[in-house]
Amino acid sequence: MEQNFQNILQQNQLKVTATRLSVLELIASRNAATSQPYLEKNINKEIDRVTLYRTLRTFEEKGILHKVIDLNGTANYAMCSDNCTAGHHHDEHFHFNCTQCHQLYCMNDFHFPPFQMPAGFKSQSINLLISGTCAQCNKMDN
Amino acid sequence: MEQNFQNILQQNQLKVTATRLSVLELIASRNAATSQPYLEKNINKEIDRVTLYRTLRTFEEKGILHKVIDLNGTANYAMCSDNCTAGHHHDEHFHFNCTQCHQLYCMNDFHFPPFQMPAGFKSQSINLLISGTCAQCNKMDN
DNA sequence: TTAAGTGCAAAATCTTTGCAAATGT
DNA sequence: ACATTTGCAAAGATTTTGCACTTAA
Repeated sequence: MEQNFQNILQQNQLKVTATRLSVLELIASRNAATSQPYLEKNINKEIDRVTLYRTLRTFEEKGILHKVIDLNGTANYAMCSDNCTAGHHHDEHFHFNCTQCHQLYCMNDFHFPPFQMPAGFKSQSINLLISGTCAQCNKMDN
Repeated sequence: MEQNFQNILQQNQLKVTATRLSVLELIASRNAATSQPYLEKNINKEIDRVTLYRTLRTFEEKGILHKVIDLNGTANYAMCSDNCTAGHHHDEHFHFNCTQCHQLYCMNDFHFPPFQMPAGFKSQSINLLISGTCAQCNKMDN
């Protein structure tokens, strides 16, 4: 995982601003995808809601973050792996949505087995969302 | 697929109303999951938007319809297979979202291969959304 | 008859747009 | 200096809530 946020921004022709660094920092610090509401509450800086929307959209367009829709239809964002580039994200996104703590984990190590598409259908990207209870929550309710 | 909508309603302790029958009819007539906006536009009856929201929620709670979130985070509804009952839906939902016509197809015949969850994580339901171009759209842009 | 369902009005969210002020390069 | 980014105000869209009227059983 690339941790030099300044570089990430510069490589994408984006100006380095405190807002953008804060957003990247917070998202990268979590092992789960992060929703707009969570960011809005937990960011260590006063950021206008509109700016946050725009920042996230920009990052997604540039391929810095990828967007995952969770079970409630809410957009969550996570750092893209390095092979994501602007306009062309990694094709397979696997996530785990905990029904108790609502954390959305990225399962990058998961590999999807080959399968056959129905005739005439062309697959561009695969989005797998498994829901259940995460290791943390299972530990707590012994 | 059960087509006697009256029976479906009665079996779920719901009153048989014209609104509910229209909603079920339209959703069942499509081979794709249907969004609230689509229903609102295409239903053959004046239905208040609020009533539509409530109807869909009721159907989902009773296990008559299941909800699928598409790539845009919009809720879409499709008839549940018979093994769905109130509060306990079928565990695996596989759908195909066409990026051109935005139709959301149910892939009931698709079977998910067995796999290993990371330690401590318990899977309750699996949601697979494949996006790409559907047979119809592929045919049209030769 | 009466509990459930519906429609209307209004509120609460969520997301986008336009524009002027501020900021990074 | 200048294009980009941000904040504010406001508009638009989506979804929910409360309450009185209507309707199926």
